[in-house]
Amino acid sequence: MLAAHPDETVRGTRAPGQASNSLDQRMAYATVRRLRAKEHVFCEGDEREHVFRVEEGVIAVYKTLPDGRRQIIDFAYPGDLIGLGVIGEHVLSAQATVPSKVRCLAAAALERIAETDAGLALKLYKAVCQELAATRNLLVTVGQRSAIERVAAFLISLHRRTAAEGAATINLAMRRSDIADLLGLTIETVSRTLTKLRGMGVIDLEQGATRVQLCDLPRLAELANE
Amino acid sequence: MLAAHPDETVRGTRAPGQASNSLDQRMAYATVRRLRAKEHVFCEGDEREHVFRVEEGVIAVYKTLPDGRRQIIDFAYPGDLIGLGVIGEHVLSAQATVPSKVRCLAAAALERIAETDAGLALKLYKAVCQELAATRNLLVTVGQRSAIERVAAFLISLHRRTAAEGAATINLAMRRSDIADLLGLTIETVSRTLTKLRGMGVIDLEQGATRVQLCDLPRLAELANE
DNA sequence: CGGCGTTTTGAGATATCTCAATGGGAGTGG
DNA sequence: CCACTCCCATTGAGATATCTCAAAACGCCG
Repeated sequence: MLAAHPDETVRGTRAPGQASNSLDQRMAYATVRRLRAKEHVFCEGDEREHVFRVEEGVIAVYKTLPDGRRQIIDFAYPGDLIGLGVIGEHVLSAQATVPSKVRCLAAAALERIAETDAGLALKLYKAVCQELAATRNLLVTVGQRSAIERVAAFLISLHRRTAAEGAATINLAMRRSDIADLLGLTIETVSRTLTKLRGMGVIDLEQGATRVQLCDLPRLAELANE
Repeated sequence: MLAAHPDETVRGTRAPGQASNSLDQRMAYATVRRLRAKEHVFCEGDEREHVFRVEEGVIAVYKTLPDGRRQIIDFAYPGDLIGLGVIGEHVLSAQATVPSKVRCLAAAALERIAETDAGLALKLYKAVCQELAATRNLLVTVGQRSAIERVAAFLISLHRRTAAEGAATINLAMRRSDIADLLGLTIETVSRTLTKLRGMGVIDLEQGATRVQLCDLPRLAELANE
């Protein structure tokens, strides 16, 4: 499995020049790549040529075992960077769960700039630290929580990361299998747990199983054990 | 629960002056703190004043849920740094599993130096990236592997990180409960799995359940699914 | 030698998985 | 516009890995 050939990339729009820092400046000149659902951004073993920023959609970052089992490490939403903190080749794969857009940055160039631009270097460092914190939280969830706690925790984190202020509805923008592979469960357990939560009146499922209304956020947080 | 009061720290020995870089230089002048088994280096919520380097023993870095369940994020062995990649207060706790020694570095001072010393900054960055990679691997183990695969993977990683070249014996230097909380299992399952591995002739247990001989490393790797 | 903390072992309970069938929605072609 | 298909989600029933509770054995230290 290989990432799609780069010739499907398209030229990015030039920004009007008022970018506020060098990361945004670089981003403004970067190419944008459109991805269909399930298309890969990059795969484990690929040479690491770019760092990406998600513009639209959701990118699942994951690792696989030799026998095909898959663990999703993180979902990247618009604004998130992926492909950081790597030296040689990718040790992870990244795949769009729905039609998405990512902005591509030459990794080597970025790092060259970071060497002289302390602000950019700090920004990259912070991004990696944040990723580390998120991964640790997921590890706690997967290692210690029950199915219902995991799903509740997932819904809450999705809400925090993607919902507009005050909005109580979230868009899953992924299949049950993606959620299952994030949480270390099966799709059946995810499905059953979601229906159980609906039965409890904590959430409501709409529109082809992809939109979720969080009816009782405090209760959901309680069910997640924070 | 709070970390032990700092007045139990002792002065570090001065290095003879041939430290090869600024991290080692700082380390040479840092104080050393001795820890008894189960003593804390720091706790979640403590102000982050130091970064530590393990000199002797093993430090378990962990997070807890409100109801007390504990997930160990990593074991830090001699040479490893802990307390990096944090902004304000600690979001993790760190506790010695056996009598240990850590070298204490003022975090603020370290970061001030890193601002001008690109080599040190890079070293810290690399350390965080490495931590991220290790945490991701553990996440895959906990999320996807069976009990026997988890234990096998743990033994292999312990061997890689601590065993001398060619040595086939490892020192657990921790209780079953620590292994269980790392792998997301119970102590009983860890114990049973270890006896099963012994029954299969892959390992041997000696000396009060703390030393493990890896009789058949290739087989163990196979059992771990890499 | 006695006591304490830890590990091992056993037996039964259970959460989650596996396998299988059903149902719904979106896209396609007649 | 209606079948047809494909993919995905849901639901059910039975299997099982792991957990829970309990007891016994071990090893260490005073």
